Amino acid sequence: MGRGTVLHNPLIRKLDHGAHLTETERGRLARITARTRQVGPRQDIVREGDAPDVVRLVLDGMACRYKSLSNGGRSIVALLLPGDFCDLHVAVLGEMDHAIATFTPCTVAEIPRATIDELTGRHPNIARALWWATLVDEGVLREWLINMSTRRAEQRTAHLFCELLVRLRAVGLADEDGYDLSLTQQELADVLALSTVHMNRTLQSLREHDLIVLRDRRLTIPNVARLSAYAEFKPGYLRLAS
Amino acid sequence: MGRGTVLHNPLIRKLDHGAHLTETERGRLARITARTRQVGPRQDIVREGDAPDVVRLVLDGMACRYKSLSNGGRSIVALLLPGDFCDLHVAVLGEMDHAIATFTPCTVAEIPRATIDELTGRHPNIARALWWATLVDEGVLREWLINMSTRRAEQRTAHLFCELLVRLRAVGLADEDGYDLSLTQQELADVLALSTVHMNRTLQSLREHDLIVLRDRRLTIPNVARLSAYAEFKPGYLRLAS
DNA sequence: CGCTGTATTGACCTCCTTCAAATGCGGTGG
DNA sequence: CCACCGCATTTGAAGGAGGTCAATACAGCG
Repeated sequence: MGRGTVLHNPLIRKLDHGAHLTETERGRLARITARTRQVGPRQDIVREGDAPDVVRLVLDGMACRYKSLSNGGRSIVALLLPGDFCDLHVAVLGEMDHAIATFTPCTVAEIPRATIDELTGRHPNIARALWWATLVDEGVLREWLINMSTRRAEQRTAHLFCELLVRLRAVGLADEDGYDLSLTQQELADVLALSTVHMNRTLQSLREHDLIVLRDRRLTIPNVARLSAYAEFKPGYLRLAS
Repeated sequence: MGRGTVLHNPLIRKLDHGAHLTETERGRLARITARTRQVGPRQDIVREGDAPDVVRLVLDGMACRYKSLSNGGRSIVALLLPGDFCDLHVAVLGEMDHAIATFTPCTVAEIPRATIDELTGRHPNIARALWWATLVDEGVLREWLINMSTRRAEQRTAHLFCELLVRLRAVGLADEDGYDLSLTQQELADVLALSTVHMNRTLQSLREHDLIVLRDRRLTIPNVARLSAYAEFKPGYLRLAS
């Protein structure tokens, strides 16, 4: 199993950024994503309270982690891209305290819990790599908390767009200055905790300042440095230094 | 090393809520908190960019995890209570992408990184317990994100007070209906991402509705059920079911 | 062609921030 | 004992960011 083969695998691509895996370990890890499932757009992958016996991993598409609110809405606490685990923590905590839903059609790997247990038990280095991945997620979560609590709508939105550019590039799904973003304004508003109306006005404002172009589900960033500066985006927390 | 001895240790108390440790493992873990350091109030324990060779754990007092903002302020992303690790993730990620500061005087255990490595390497069950702890922290972080992005000042504040009641009781630092809260209104405002002025008015409002009594650094909750209902607080995410 | 979901716009209102000033209060020195 | 200082708390007033409600435009699609 050569390096070339494994590089298609978004999990390996992601882990390569921070964990130090041997070729054998890379191969071993790549193989666990063999069993996959297709999930249509805007569907739940896991629900709150579930205690699945598989650990799921996004291989393709975009999904989100969310918690339902009493007012009928939902609060989105993470975006999941290829290479991200949906519910690795279930292996330890036992049951989901939140749900996962797709935005776009997704390919999801389903890894039996036993495989995870066996793999992490036998290969401390792999266990460490997975731990690394969850810690990076935690760092992203902290940054989202900061984004929500300190930045106003326009910078907040800009910050998200910057983060997605870096994260998508890390798995080969974005080019220099843009990427596909198949979210409706309403969904974007959900992610950024804004009303749809204000989301719309915010996007208009960013467009007027030539900070973004968003058309036909494609986001283009004319000047990445300028948008980053505007959002005060510092990518260190993503641990994806390229 | 009997159960009684170990129960003073807030780390063990906390882990007992979710991890399943043998008596031997409990003893082993209790012993790593032997070397301690006192830190005065309102001081940094670790700074951003540090790559300490010890892992720190709060044994007594209250501290916070924060990131400095470009405007000179800071954004607080977590409150650390006895039993909480300051920087367990440094053992994996290598360097701090945020800082830790005390609010009150704190007793902090300093555990050599090597000890952690050795302990988790030799005792998979302890490794799992520590992983459990970091996942609980992540759950708290998600709830904070929701708290910030969906609740208005009063419910947000109420939610924090409910969370602290449960967390402090889990380590024996709160009684049925209240606990010591030695934060100034300015610091509380920092935690809740509000201005001091609005923090003050929010507290007044909660007081007027008889939801809280906050006097002389002591918070009393006359009717816990009512405050919980008001904040829509559901303690499941803390994994501290008593 | 009408139907349905998304994007856009306008008007109004609330929550919260900001600025500024006043009040209280525990020290500390006279 | 009193004057004074520094700090936390409190109050007032004005303005801005964003929410809510409602209407309109603008798709794609059967």
